[in-house]
Order: sequence, then structure tokens, then C-alpha cells
Amino acid sequence: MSENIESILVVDDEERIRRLLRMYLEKEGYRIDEAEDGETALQKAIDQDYDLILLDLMLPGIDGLEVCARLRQFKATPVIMLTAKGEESNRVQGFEAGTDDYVVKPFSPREVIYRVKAILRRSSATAYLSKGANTSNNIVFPHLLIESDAHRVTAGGHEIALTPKEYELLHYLAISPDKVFSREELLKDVWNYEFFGDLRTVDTHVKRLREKLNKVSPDAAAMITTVWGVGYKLEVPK
Amino acid sequence: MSENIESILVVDDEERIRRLLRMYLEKEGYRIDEAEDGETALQKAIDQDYDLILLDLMLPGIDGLEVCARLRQFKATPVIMLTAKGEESNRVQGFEAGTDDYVVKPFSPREVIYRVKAILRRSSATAYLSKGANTSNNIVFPHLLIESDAHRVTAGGHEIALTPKEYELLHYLAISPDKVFSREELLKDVWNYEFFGDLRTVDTHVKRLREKLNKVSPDAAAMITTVWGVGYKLEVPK
DNA sequence: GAATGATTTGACTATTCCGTGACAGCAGGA
DNA sequence: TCCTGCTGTCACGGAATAGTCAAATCATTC
Repeated sequence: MSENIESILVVDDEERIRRLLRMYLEKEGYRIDEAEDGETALQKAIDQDYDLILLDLMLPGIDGLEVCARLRQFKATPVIMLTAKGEESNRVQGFEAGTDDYVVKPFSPREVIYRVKAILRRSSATAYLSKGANTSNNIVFPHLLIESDAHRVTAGGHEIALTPKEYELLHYLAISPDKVFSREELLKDVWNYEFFGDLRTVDTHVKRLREKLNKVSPDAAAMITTVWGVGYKLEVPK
Repeated sequence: MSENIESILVVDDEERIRRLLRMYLEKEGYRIDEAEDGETALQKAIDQDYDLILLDLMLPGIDGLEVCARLRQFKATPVIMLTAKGEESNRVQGFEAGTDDYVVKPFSPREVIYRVKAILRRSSATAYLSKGANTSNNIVFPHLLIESDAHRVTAGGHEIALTPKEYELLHYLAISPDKVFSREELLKDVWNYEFFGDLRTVDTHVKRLREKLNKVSPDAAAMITTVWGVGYKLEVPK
């Protein structure tokens, strides 16, 4: 495969949000371009060939939906829409306008990165391979199965009901198995960007997660490992 | 790659800290510039093109967060924030302002250098290579494997559980194999800069390290060599 | 092989960190 | 409105780790 850096256009009128997204996405290795209003965004999106566009719904001038709709007359560049909390009812509209996915503000970096990767994986898969080759979002371990699409977790053969945060935490650890994350990192990545909370919050969620896992599969629970003085990781048993 | 010397701006109002950082970073081959307040720092950071900025959070005048945020209107220079222990709650905020990483005071030189290298490696990697190029942090020896991400040490095929200090010590020795470090050097580099303890502390940690290694792999334990009258080194077997 | 000085070791104490439970605030649904 | 889960906070008790020190051991030199 031609290993080009994938480029993403970030469109938001708030500088803070653009910076945040740029930082996280650059860390993932993407090339980032920015626009702060609809006109510029549309122009750039038509001129350049981005692999993906992150598009705020509420924009001065032409709004996100409009940008997306007009862009669609020229290109099929994938679009992830960013919507503020109250605007959720617009979801369906978003999809009609040709949006591929949407993320509600205030999002967690984890959420955005995950969606971005999912979309890019999908589109590069349809571009280079024949039928939807392995584009499954499932994460499979010996005693643990995470089905992202269904938002379902199965441990030792038993499905378990996780709360949103528990799921997000587990999912985030599971994406990078064996990698240790400090509590700070987890707070930064898994919680939304407006949250400035106590480090111990992480401990509490880990505790609850372990409890639930342990009830149906001690093996699965044992995968969540404490690294003393450092943080937590999801350890893959050999 | 054009092999230029990378330059770093060190910002802290305490002269002692600036001197400390300068000394250690120059030893690593970086060019160091200093600033002792926010205004100067911002000015320098905008005028010059540093590869990295080490920025204290608490500064007279404009504080670190502010400096970082304003700088971001011009440049994307990577920033590592230095925060005192009590300021921990501000950590996450720092990240939002555009910080790439942070280090808590009192840090150990080893820690700072390690982060600096990681960030610079990353930014030069995204600039010249495609994403996720081989930036693995693993250190491999015949009987010993150190995986930084997983914070895992494997000796003779067996994983061993090390305490933070044991890990740090081993990791530090392993970064410069065959180089002898005096106890003084180890105390200065591996321990934080406020620690003025007994030289024998090093011996004790070496002892514990050897014990643990020896239990699963005498070959690995034998790598930690005493150089009589000088110090310790991690010797690579031929 | 004795003297000397450096290192290893074990035991003890101090310190730091983590797991847990209890509780309060919130949001969403009945 | 009350009820019900979900979250986040906090403090305490226990566990793990770190540091000190002196006695025992070892390497080196004469």
C-alpha cells in the first residue's frame, strides 16, 4: 500500500477545539489542516483531497450541514459532524446531508480518534480491497470480547452490562493491549475535554469494572492489571 | 535526515532548575536557551524556532498555560509542562492549552530526558516518516527484554515484577549498556533532584534487582556488574 | 595471607500508593 | 414529582515500596 500520511480537515469556529483536535490527531500521525468558517472550509475541501473532514455543525456563515451538502456535489470525502449537546435532534438531518458519523460535544479525545480511525479504515478498505475485508470493530481476547458496533462486552461467554464510562474505559485499554496508561492519561483521553477531575475517579471505575468482570469471569477481570506507581493496563494472557 | 542540533527552550523562574535542565540536556547533545519569565519566553518562542519547549507552569507574570496558549496562535512547537506536585489538578487543563506532555516536580533528570527524547522522536517521525514508523521503545538483550510501553521486564523468558525504582534503575542502565555509572551519578539521574540520600541506597536497589533477576535468570542477573571502586554497569554478554 | 577499604546483605522504619466503601450530586425515566 | 442508576469525591486502612544503617563479606594490595 502506498503509505501516505492521511490528511484531515478540522472545521470549527472555536480555536480551542481546533487546537485540541489537531493535537490529538497529529499524535496519531495524521496531517491536519484547519478552517474556522463554512466558506473557507468548503473551498479547502473542494480544492484539496482530504481523507476526512471533521465538521462543526454550528458555524458562522454557512453551517456544517450546508457545507456538507454542497461538498457532496463534488466529492464523497467522508465527514464526521461535531454537534453541541442541544443539537442532537439534528442527527438525522446530518445523515441526510451526507454525514458519515457524528460526535457530540464535549467529546472525549478517545471517542473522536476512534471514529476517525474507523471511518478511515473503512474508506481505505473499500478503496483498495474488494468487498469489506476485515473491517470488523471487534476486539477479541481469550476471555473477553468487545463488539464496538453493538457496544457489547462478553466475558467468559457471558454478556455483561457495563455503564457508558465503564465501557469506554475498557475499550480504550483494549485498543492498546499491554500498554500502561497513567491515571492522568486515562482522564485526559477517556473523559471529555471539559472534565478536570480527581485522579482517584479512575481507580473507582477500574474497581467497578473489575467487579463486574469478576462476577462472570475472573480470568477476564485479571486482565486489568495495576502497574504500581504507574497506572493500569489490559494485559493479554499468554 | 539533515542532522541539525535540536534546540530546546527552558523556561523556569528558579535558576537552579534551569541550570539543572541545561546541564543534563546539553549532555544529551541539545542546544539550550533559557527564559525566566513568561513574557521573555513567549517572545523567544515566537522569534526563534525551537524544537521543544520545557515550560514551568507557575511563572511570574504570564503563567505557563497562558504562554502555551498564546504561542499556539503562531506555532505548534511541542511543549512539555513542568508542574509542582500540588498543582496536579491543573494537569489536564495544561493539556487543553496545547501541552504535549508534562512532568511533575521534583522530577528525575532521567525522566525529563526520556520524555524529551520521546517527543522529539515523535515529531521528527511525523515530519519525515509515515505514521507509526518503527518507534518501538523496547530494549533487547540476550537474556533480558525491557518493554517501555508495557512497563514490563522479561528475563530468560520469564516476566518479573519490578518496583518503580527497580525498573527505573534497570532501564537507566539499559539505555547505556556497558557504560559504568558511579553511585553518585545514579542518585543524581535516577532519583529526583531533591533527594540527597545515602549512597548505599543504590546498593540496596541493585541487590533487590539482582535477586529478582537471579530468581528467573542468572544470566540476566550477571549482566548487572559491579566495577570495583567505581560503580555499576549493565554489561552486554558477547 | 593479613590488612584495608569497598561492597553486599539483612533488618528495621518511614513513606507512598492503592483498593474500597460510603455518600452526594445529577440526569433521565416513570 | 419521585425513583433509579450512573458518576465523581474523598478518606481510611492496608499493602507495597523506599531508605537507613550496621554487620558481614569480599576484592585488592602488599
